[in-house]
Amino acid sequence: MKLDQITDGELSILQVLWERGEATTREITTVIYEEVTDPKMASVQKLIERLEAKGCVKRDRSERAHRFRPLASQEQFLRSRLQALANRLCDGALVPLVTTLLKTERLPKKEREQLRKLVDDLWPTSNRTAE
Amino acid sequence: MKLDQITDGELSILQVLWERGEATTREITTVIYEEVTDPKMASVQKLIERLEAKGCVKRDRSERAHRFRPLASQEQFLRSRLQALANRLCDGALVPLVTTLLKTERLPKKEREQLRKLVDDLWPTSNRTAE
DNA sequence: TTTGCTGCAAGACAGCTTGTCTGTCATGAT
DNA sequence: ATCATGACAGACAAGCTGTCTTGCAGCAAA
Repeated sequence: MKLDQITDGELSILQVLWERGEATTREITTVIYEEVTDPKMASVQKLIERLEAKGCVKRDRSERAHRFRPLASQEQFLRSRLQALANRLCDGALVPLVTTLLKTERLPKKEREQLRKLVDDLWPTSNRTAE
Repeated sequence: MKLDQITDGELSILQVLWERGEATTREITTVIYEEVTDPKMASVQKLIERLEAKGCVKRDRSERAHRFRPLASQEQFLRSRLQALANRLCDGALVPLVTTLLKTERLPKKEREQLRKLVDDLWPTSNRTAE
């Protein structure tokens, strides 16, 4: 599954599939371009075809209008992108990414608490030993 | 400063500049290709020229062999890339990226402690209120 | 059966990007 | 004067990307 080589246009298709779980060419076309024409349908088909070649989409041919489902989740995709970044910039280490993100963002209180909770859930021990 | 549009080849140049602080065309060429030839020098110059056009590099013309310095840090670059990812996938929110990273990585103890410390430093209050 | 609509498939295509390379010129040292 | 060096402008091929054209097959209605 070649998640690294996914194009911007291809990603648009994937995002529709992530939202809806599955879709036909026509449905995808409706979402992306609002107007549904032959050329637009063909464009979507070409993009899907390439996504399929990259192993990121499954095609169900049981009906005349094929139905497509994503083979990679959005999270997998995100992970792949993050890992690629880390490989290029940090010898593959993800921690510097986290550090950068944490230092960057002026987080809304709510999200800060979410993160705190996540950290506590992942590493429960270190909470008690403070002080 | 158009950090989003930086090419892979251009990034290689930037990485040399990040490592060394500053460098001449020849030095960069030496690092990237090991062989220094006229064409390779020209390639590096072209990439630098484009980096300059994108506002990512400063040129010092005081000597015959110009010296170049980065105008963006690696961290700025990383941040820009992460933000672009967030914009495309998460409505600009960075928290999902952090979440994904934290859930993904099986962290070595040492790095886990670093992160914990970072979190505690950034948000000291929530440590006390637990329980 | 014929007509017409729908969708798949294959391929052509132009525009752009990207890294490379050639050639020319100016500068400075030997 | 000659030579080495480096800047600069531009040509270039290769690849990518999204779009579009065409042809064909299936199916439903007339």
